[in-house]
Amino acid sequence: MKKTAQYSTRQRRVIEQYIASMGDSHFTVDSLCAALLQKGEMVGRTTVYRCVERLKNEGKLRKYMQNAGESACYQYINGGHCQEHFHLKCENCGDLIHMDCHDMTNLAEHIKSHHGFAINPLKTVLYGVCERCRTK
Amino acid sequence: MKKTAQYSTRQRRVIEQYIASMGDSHFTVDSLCAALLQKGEMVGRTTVYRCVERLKNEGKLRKYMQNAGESACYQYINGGHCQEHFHLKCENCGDLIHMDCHDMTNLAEHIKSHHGFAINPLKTVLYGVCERCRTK
DNA sequence: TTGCGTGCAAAGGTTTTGCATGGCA
DNA sequence: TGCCATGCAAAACCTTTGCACGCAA
Repeated sequence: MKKTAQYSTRQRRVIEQYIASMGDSHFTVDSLCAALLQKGEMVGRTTVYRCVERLKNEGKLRKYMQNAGESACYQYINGGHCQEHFHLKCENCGDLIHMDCHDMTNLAEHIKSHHGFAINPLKTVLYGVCERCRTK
Repeated sequence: MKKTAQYSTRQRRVIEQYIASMGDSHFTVDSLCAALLQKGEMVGRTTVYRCVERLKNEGKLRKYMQNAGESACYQYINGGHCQEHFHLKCENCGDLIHMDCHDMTNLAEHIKSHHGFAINPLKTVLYGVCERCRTK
């Protein structure tokens, strides 16, 4: 949790506004750049990288990696809502599923008390195959 | 599950033998190259990449990513033993913990039957902080 | 005016690919 | 002999860094 931004620039406002408007769907630096461009907002790629990095450090964005060579995925942390639940990502269609499950929360507690390991839900992504892809 | 190797070359034998000897500890392409070099075995980096990629496709290696910019981690799947349990990775010390936990297996069942999502334990890594780092 | 923010260009790192050569069957 | 495997060099990516200029406060 580093210090927050000091200056409010056009680039920051545009990026933060767009990210917040996306709800909890995930995005990459690439898709973010493309979306901004489509809106006619010119923001340098470097700035986008620096901005999401800072937002991550401020606890406003989750960041996770799926595969080598691919770009990192980011997701807006909507007022702490997504801090409580876990995320499932389909290896087939790439869909990100938000799972509010009491059993999962209980398990995290169990792992902490019995295995001594404190799971970080912000960093953790459970991979597998979603229902739609399984029954297809 | 693609077709298996057709030719048995020195490079493949050396790599597969070394990987199998490592048990279930994790390694990167870099550390593998260094280890082979130390043994006096010359194996090109490209060959190592191609070899672990094929072993992964054959289901003999797990592959996972932690952070952008870092290299991918691999782990030998020891006769199916590691297919049954889950892996915890400490974000602080990098330690990979093998967790055989019935509750976790039950949870995976629950998620499959109630949420329709089939978790892939080979791909999934739970991130967090291990006991040693927490109490330090 | 001060100093953080921006963005271009270049560097840094991992992984993949083209291609000629080598080696197993 | 046929064809896969190897490895060098180069390319392809994603991401970070250096540096001069821009701009908020």
